[in-house]
Formats: sequence, C-alpha cells, structure tokens
Amino acid sequence: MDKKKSSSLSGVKEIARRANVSIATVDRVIHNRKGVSQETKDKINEIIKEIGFQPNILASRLASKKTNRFLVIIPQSAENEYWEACNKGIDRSYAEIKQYGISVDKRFYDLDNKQSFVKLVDSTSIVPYDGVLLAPSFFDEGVRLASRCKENNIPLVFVNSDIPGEDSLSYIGPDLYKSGRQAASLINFGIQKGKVLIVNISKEIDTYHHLLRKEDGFRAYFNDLPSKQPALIKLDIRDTREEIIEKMVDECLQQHPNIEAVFVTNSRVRVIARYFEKQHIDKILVGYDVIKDNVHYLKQGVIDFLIGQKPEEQGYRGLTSLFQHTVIGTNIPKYCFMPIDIITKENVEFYRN
Amino acid sequence: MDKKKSSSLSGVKEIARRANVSIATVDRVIHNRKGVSQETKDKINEIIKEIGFQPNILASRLASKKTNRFLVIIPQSAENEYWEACNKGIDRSYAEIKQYGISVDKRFYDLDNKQSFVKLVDSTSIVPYDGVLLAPSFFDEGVRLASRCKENNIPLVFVNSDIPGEDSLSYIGPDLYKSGRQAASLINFGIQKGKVLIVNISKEIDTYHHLLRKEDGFRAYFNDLPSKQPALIKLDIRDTREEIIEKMVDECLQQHPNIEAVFVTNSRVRVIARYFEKQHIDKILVGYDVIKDNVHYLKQGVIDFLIGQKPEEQGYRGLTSLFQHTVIGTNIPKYCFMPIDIITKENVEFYRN
DNA sequence: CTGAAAGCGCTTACAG
DNA sequence: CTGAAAGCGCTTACAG
Repeated sequence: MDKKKSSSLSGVKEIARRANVSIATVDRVIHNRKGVSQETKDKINEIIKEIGFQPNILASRLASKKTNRFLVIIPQSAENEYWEACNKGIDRSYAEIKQYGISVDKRFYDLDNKQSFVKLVDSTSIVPYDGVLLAPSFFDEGVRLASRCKENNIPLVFVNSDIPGEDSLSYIGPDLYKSGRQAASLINFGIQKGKVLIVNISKEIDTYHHLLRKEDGFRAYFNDLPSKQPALIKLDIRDTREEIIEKMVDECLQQHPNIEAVFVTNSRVRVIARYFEKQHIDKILVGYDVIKDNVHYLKQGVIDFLIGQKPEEQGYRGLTSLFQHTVIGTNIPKYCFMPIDIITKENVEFYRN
Repeated sequence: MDKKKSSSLSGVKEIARRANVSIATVDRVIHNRKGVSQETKDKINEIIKEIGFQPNILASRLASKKTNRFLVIIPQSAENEYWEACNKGIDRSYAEIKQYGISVDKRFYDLDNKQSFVKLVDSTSIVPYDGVLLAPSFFDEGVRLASRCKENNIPLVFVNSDIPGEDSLSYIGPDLYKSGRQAASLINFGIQKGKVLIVNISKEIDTYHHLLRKEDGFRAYFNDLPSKQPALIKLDIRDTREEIIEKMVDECLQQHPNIEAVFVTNSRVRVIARYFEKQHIDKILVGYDVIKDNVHYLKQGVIDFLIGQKPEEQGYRGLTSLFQHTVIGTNIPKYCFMPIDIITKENVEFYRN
C-alpha cells in the first residue's frame, strides 16, 4: 500500500533554482552561516518564507553525521524501583532518538551517601557533552554542577527535584507542595473528627527538606479550610531502620489514641503499612510512589491512596527535552510539572509510572 | 559541541563487503525479497546477526520515498472539548511523524446524529489507506468498517470505545467497567450511611450502552463490599436538554431525601453540578471528563471528583501506533487501556488530558 | 561571497 | 540470481 513521494518542489534544490544560486548558498542561509551577501540572503529568506520551507531533519542528520552526547546523573536504581523507573524512561527516550546519532553516558550515585554524589560531580567533566540531565538530590553540589554547565553553555535539565534560582533549561518533576495539598484533601474527604498524623522519614538532611515541602502543602490545605480543622500531629523519623520506625510510630499512636489518618511524606509508607497490617490497625493511610511493596498494601486495603510522581515519564521527558532542544530546536518549557496522580486499589492496574 | 559520527562499520556496505556481494543483494535479504540464493541469503543473515545490524530508518525512508496514508474517523470536535482533545493528540502525533512521509486524512461525524456516521462510513473508500483510526461510537457501522478493513488487510485501531470481537490491531481507550468501580470506591470513601444515586444521561442508544458498563462496575464495587452497602438509586435520562435533566433530578431527590452522593456516568455531570449550585445542594458529586465546565464546578467544590480518560493521549497513541506498526514494524499491544485518572480541585492544574 | 562535487546509509530501477 | 549506478534531501570540504 506504500506510495512513492512526489519529488519535492519545496526543498533546498527548489529554493536554489528560484533564487538562481547554488544549494550550498541556500544551506548557508538556512543555518545562518556567514559568507553570503545581504542581498542574496534576503532573496533566499523570502523564498523560504514563500514556499514554507521546512528542512528535512532526516536528510539533514544523515548528511551532517553530527553526533550529540548527553550526560545523565541520577541515583542508582538497584533496589530502588523509583529510580529504576526513571532510568527506564531514559532508555525509552534513547531508543527513540538514537537513530539521530545520539549517545548517552549515565553516571549513578548512591542516594543514601552524599559523598558518592560529591565525588561523581567533582570527577566528571561536562565539557564533552551537549547537554546534562541531573537529579540534584543534594543541594550544594547540584549548584556547583549547574554553574559549570552555565559557564560552558551546556543546557541542563533537572529531574525530580529542582534547584530554584539556578539557570536551567527545564525542570521536570513534581510540585511537592501541591502534592501535599492533594494528600490532605483526600484525607479530609475520608475522616470524621479524629486527629491526623504526619510522618517524615529520612536520614539525609537534603531529602528531609523535600519532605517538608510536602508537609507544608498538607498543612496549608487544612489551614485554608473554612470549617473542620483536624488536629495535626507530626512525627519526624531521621532513621530508616524499620525497627526504629515501628517503635517511634508505636509510641506516637499510644500517645495520641484518636488518630484517624496517617500521611507519610514519601515511599516509606510501606514500612508503616507493614506495621499496621501486623498490628491490625485500621486507619486511613496515604503515602507516595507506586512501587511494589506499596502496591501490595494498597491492594490489601492497608494503604488507601498513593500519590504517584511519574518517575518513568520524568526520565523520558528529561532526555527527550534535551534532544528536542539540541537537535530539533524545539522550545522547551522552563517548568514541566508532573501530574499529581492518585492511585487506589481500583485503578492501580492501569497506572503508568 | 556537535561531533562527527565515525563512518559506520555496521551498515549494508560493511555487510556486503564481508559477504562478498553487492549491497543490492544485502538489501534484498534485509527485506525478504526473493531472487537470492539460499546460500547467499544464509551467509548474509549470519553476518547481520553477528554485527547486530539495525537498518537506519532515516536513510531508509529518505531513499525509498515511501509514503503512508492514514485515515482518521472521529466525532466532530466543534463544541466538544473531549473530541477536541483527541483531535489535538492526533495532530501532535502527526507533527512528530510527518517527517517520515506520512499523510493523514481526517473525517468527522456528528456524535448526536447516527446518520452522519452511517453516511461517512458508506461513502469513504478505505482502499487508498495504509491504516485506519476509528472511534466507533455506533456499533453496526463500526462492525461494517472493521470487516472492510479486514478484507483489505488494512490495520485498524479503535479509540475511545472498542468493538469486541472485531479483528483490530489495537484498542486504545478506557476500561469503562473499572472506571465505574473507581467512582464507587471514591464515593464509598466519603459517604457515611446515605443512599447513592446513579445518573445516566444520553439520547443515542449506542452511547447509553457505554454508560451501562460504567454503572455495572459501579454496582459491582458495592456488591463486593463485605460490610456497608448503601442503597443505590438509578435515574436514566434519555434526553440531553438541561430543563428536562434538572426536572428529573429534582423529582428524584424529592422522592429520595437522604441521597448522600451522586454518580453521573458521563461528562454531563456539569448539568447536575449547575443545578446543585443553583439549589445550594451539597452532596458528593462524581462524574467524568476534564472539560471546562466540569473543571469550573470542581474548583467551586460542587464536583468532588472527575474521572479522566485521557482523550488527547488516546488520539496521540492511536495515530502513533498506526505509524509504528506500519513504518517501524513495532509490535503494538492489542489492548492499551488508559489510566483511570482521578482529578480533584487540588491536582487539576497539573492534569494532562 | 559563491559553486561543483562527493557523500550520509539506504533503495530502486535497470541490465545482465 | 546478482551488481553497477543513480538518487533521496541535505551537508561538507574544497576551490575559486
């Protein structure tokens, strides 16, 4: 059923013919290269406009044999489904764009070890790259890398968390504050008159700060409420060992017997869920991230809602943005916030990260 | 920062060199064209495997000058935001693939006028096309078109609603039954002990059948509940005039004073919302589709939840699937269910259709 | 400031 | 059954 394309009357050849110049000259004008008289340039530009010329990117890439290298710096995905998904998204993007002569170097750091990030940032030269995709889990080194990109005029895209104020091509990730509000609104829809517990679990101070942004949004929602404002209890756990977490939650629940709902500000909600299941505790439980353990407890009915942040899509969009900006010349929005996905037992089977 | 690609040692040329044949023969083997001795064929295939040859699609398309035409049949998008979004998704896909020599013909029918669909299907020849994207709002004619596609060996993709049993390349759209379950679960999370009203609004019998699938899922959720099973009231409105709808809802609410939540099985939830707002009725209200009016009432707090069905993505994926199947040779999944998106006042600003 | 020619990796008649 | 040659739309040295 395939047809042959009619020979193009809108390519460089046609422009050259009309302008009475060679196609080399047309090419110079198209790419704003110097060495063309203003007169010829004007004439050619007019014809380009007239026939609505759009260069054939396939042919262009094929002929130029240009290659672009991108650098990706994200957390290790071993044993971390969230970052595994992000990594997968990057691969999916790469599969689509590699035809265009793109190569990608990935570097991974350990999310639980700030030093691994420091070392990585310090030991990696960004000079050979045409773009950098960075998950800046740690602030100071993120800033350092960002300024190096700026000095070298290399486009930089942040995924998953932003470094506000730094000069980046784009930020692709969640609006943490608003996702906290969302969690609050769900809990508010379900509770009667009990208290609500907020649980932050994190060891590294940098990640703890991210959790605080969610907590802020969560609190703000209730503050903005005209009527019923439940009491909010807060529990900070600066340790990720399960026994410690369980113990602290246990104590807290003893102390506040009428807690009706619990909001865990990250994917560690699985630990609380496990504890609830063991102890046969039945409270509204809301947390983050569609990872295996969490989905298990969602299906069990222990977790009521998960908030998804689309890690796969973040990775996909991150690399794709770099490609589109560099190769296609597309305009990339400065902020690309992920949707705040609400996942329940009923829709989880259709969810795409 | 762009680099030159090193001359490829993995293309047809290299294969030809190693096999001691011309590249024309290599090309014949790659495309399974006849006229090659078994011996040569085997040798070439081995080399292809060995060097992991992957044809350069850019070069292939450029040289072959092949064109593919796709036919799109969907409802008119004038005054219908849902189908406008689908149409937009198709355009977005087209923008990405047109480089490859793709052309798309769109035909629109009137969703409120079955005859327009009948006429369209009967008057359109599918023969010139390499693929058809169809939103089969009306059953019988959908089946007719599907069999014509089958006869002519033209791949067919359904969007938004399926015709089960018909031989299609893919279905891309919602799982209606499960989305009804989702609505039920949200309502169940919020209600205390009142009754629940189900409202189906539709004139055409074919679309009414779609609504019933959602109602089935909705009822099934409550049936599966071990404990609390609220009374379910049902209201069928086979008319789309607002006065009629308001009157019938009004009567129903009179008759059942303790209705606590209302589930409207399509985007007409806006009409109920308008009525609720006018009458200062405060009940849980859940409906479908992220369109302007519904979003307005969501933000007002009149509608509690909207269920989104990603019309834009349906359109995008529909055309993209056709392209990938026909041009790239990708395997397309038979079913691509859209996620069941839960939209609230808090996350609607980040929602992408 | 401008053009002729070769080439990107693949496909397509055409000739044998 | 097989190959030499031209060409897709563009880019790139090179020469002038």
